[in-house]
Amino acid sequence: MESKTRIVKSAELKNSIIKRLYFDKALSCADLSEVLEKSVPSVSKAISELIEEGFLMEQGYAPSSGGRRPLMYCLQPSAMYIVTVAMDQLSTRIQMVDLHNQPIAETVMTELKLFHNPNALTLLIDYINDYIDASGVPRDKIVGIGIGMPGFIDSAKGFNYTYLDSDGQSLTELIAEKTGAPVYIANDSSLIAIAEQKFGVAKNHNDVMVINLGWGIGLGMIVNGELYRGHSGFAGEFSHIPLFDDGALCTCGKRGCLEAEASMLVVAEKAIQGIKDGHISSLKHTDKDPYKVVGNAIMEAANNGDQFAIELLSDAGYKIGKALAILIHIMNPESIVLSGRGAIVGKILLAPIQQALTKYCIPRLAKSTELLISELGFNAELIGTAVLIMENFDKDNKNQSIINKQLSMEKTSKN
Amino acid sequence: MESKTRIVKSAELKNSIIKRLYFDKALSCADLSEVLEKSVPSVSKAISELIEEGFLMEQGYAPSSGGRRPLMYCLQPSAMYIVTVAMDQLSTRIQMVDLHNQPIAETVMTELKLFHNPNALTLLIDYINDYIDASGVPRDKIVGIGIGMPGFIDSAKGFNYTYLDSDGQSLTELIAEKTGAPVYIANDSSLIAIAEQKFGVAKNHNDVMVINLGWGIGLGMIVNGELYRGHSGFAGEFSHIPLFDDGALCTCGKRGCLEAEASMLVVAEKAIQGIKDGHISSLKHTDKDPYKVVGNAIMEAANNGDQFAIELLSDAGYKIGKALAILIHIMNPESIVLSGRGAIVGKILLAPIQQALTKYCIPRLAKSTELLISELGFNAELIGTAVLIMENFDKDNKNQSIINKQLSMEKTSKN
DNA sequence: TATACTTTTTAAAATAATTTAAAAAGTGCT
DNA sequence: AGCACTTTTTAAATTATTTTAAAAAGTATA
Repeated sequence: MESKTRIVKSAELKNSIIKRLYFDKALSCADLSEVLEKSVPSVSKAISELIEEGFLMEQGYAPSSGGRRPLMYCLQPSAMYIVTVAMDQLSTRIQMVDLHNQPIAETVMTELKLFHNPNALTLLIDYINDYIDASGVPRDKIVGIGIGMPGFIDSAKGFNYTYLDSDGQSLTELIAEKTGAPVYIANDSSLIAIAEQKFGVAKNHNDVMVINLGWGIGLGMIVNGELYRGHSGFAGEFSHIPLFDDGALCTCGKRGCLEAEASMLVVAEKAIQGIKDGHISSLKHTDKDPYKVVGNAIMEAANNGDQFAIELLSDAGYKIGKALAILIHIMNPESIVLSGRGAIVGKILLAPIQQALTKYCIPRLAKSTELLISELGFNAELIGTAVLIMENFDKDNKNQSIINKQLSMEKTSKN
Repeated sequence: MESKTRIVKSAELKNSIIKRLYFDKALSCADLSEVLEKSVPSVSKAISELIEEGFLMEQGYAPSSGGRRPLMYCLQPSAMYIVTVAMDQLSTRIQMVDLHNQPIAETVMTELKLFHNPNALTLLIDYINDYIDASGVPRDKIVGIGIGMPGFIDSAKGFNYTYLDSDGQSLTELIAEKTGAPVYIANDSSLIAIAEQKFGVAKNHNDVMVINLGWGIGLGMIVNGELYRGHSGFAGEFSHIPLFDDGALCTCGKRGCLEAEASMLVVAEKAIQGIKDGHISSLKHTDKDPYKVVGNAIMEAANNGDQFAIELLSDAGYKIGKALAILIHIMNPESIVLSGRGAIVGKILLAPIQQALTKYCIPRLAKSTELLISELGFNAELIGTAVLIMENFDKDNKNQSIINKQLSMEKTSKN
């Protein structure tokens, strides 16, 4: 009888090879041996097994660095697939990517209201199942389903305390049961943060604060190279820190929150009021436009040089800068990334933010943090969701099923 | 010829056993096997070797939990010693403890001004050397010298950018060279934090914020179970976050810093002014008293029920509470510990802090963080220093020398 | 008080992983 | 073009670690 432990042990190394190659695209046997701190023969053996099993493939020879040219290995993209879901309060996007992070079809976007919608969860599950069915990918080839959503989220336990009420049951367990694939959930800002750290402007930075500028102001924190979510999963609740002594009333019931002073929603409100008051601007506005339309219009106008729009954004930027000063003092990060929807006016925000940092930061601290603007755009959350799945690939047993299945299939075919 | 690798490999396990026993006092072979994730035979072999080498000893049998009683092992206290140094701006304490954390003599306290004192470093080295010489402990039995000091400190590189100018050379390397033992330095607040997490009220908490209430306001952060110091070692610069719109002028040159509004030094200043203005209080004061004497007097008076002193501290407490609200929003810690000198009036500060948290925190967040008062007192920093040394015991090669020496001695004696 | 069931520890066997050595495949200089 | 030097890969030998099995020392219960 074959020992179970041997399979598990050898699967451990194989999983970490797969994970590593997902992030680093292509590596030689020697590279893998070094980064995984395993001997070359061990890695070599695992690689040839993985190739036989269809997870890896040879990619060709890399240029020599003064000796024999290394044979590079990469993941077989069609070996497994990742389902990525990005939700906001109004709509949900679904996408499936292969192991090279390439989408296998167009992103599907559906209306799905989270607020006061008891059917939201059922609908979400239906959408996901429909999408997977339509893709034609069998369930056992899906590494996992990652779902990014707003709200107070406990990733470890799988709960969202704000939306998608699941009647006390774990969201991840429930959805996994109904879809037949492992499920991970996370806060949208967290996902944007890991996307920026793995594939964005903060690549390989160990301590990064990613600001999710949108209708609210989110914060995703990378601490010691890992996503930090705090003791109960609520860390990064940046938008409700008490920042202004007698500020505007916030939706949370308190006064002076950052969100109530500097979010894109507030900028939109101010724009509407300003135009009513007769400000000169290229912005047009009818009372029926939802704030989001106005918000997008402002950002576009600002990028086209509209002075009123730039003024409004600068004002918000300065306030965000004050909040970032606090963040820098506490966290001393390597970089701060402006991401999310608001990133498209990142360059306009940069100046007032810097100005605020100069005023509110100890120079030594301000100097040691870099301010960056995201280049990932709207895709950040979907990318982050895929990262979330692969980050857990070696830690969790959920995925072990895939390799174990493969192994048992092999055995069967041999008999 | 004996393979060098074998010694290193086996030393790795041995080091982690020593480290573990330092923190957990006494464990059985089975316990160690479980926590270190090594097989029982491996651990068993390492233990018997460590006993032979004089590092471990049998402590007796623990009560059975339903089977054979486990034989408990603990460290041989006299096997090695740790030198702990705690500095503040005016004075320096030196102490040596054994592996059971027991002081081997009285703590020595010396005047040593850090500010504008070019001789400070030389004096420090002399004091340490004198202390070690007086103790009679040979240098090769010293695991390390840990030094806690105020200022901007980069522990990894061994620099203090505020005090003890070493002309571009690493402080740790310099002192190690002159004392003949490995040296580690860290910020005082960081040390208090790790002391609280390993041996204090926040024992085994993974995410803890420790407030060092003193003449300034420091912050030591434990994140994911480890001390967090940020990208360049400056994280936790809590006392200079911009908190009040038009606050008092701070020593850092800015306005509205927490430190300028709520440190014990400020409380002392206000007390002096208040008495001048005719406030009724048990406090007596002459103009020549240094602020520190006044500060201590206020804390004592407050604990004895003096209303004016309590009022002053409450005011400071409320402001600290507002700052803690920000910290909770960002970090969502398991607990916040009030430590440092100010901890003796912790109970008085608790009420106004809670009040501020209720006002400025989202309830869900406030609820998930526990407010604790330190019980370690004045010793926290010295304990933290010892922890610092032992935390690095398995990571670093500095200590390997000890076990290697032991090994080569053994060999010599056999020849 | 004997029996069934625990848990810890020791010893022997099996297996996994690393080290060492050697071969293969290049680079760069004379 | 050939030689010295690199780096990567493969193969064999060695070493380390784990698993398995068994013994030792207790507890709880019928």
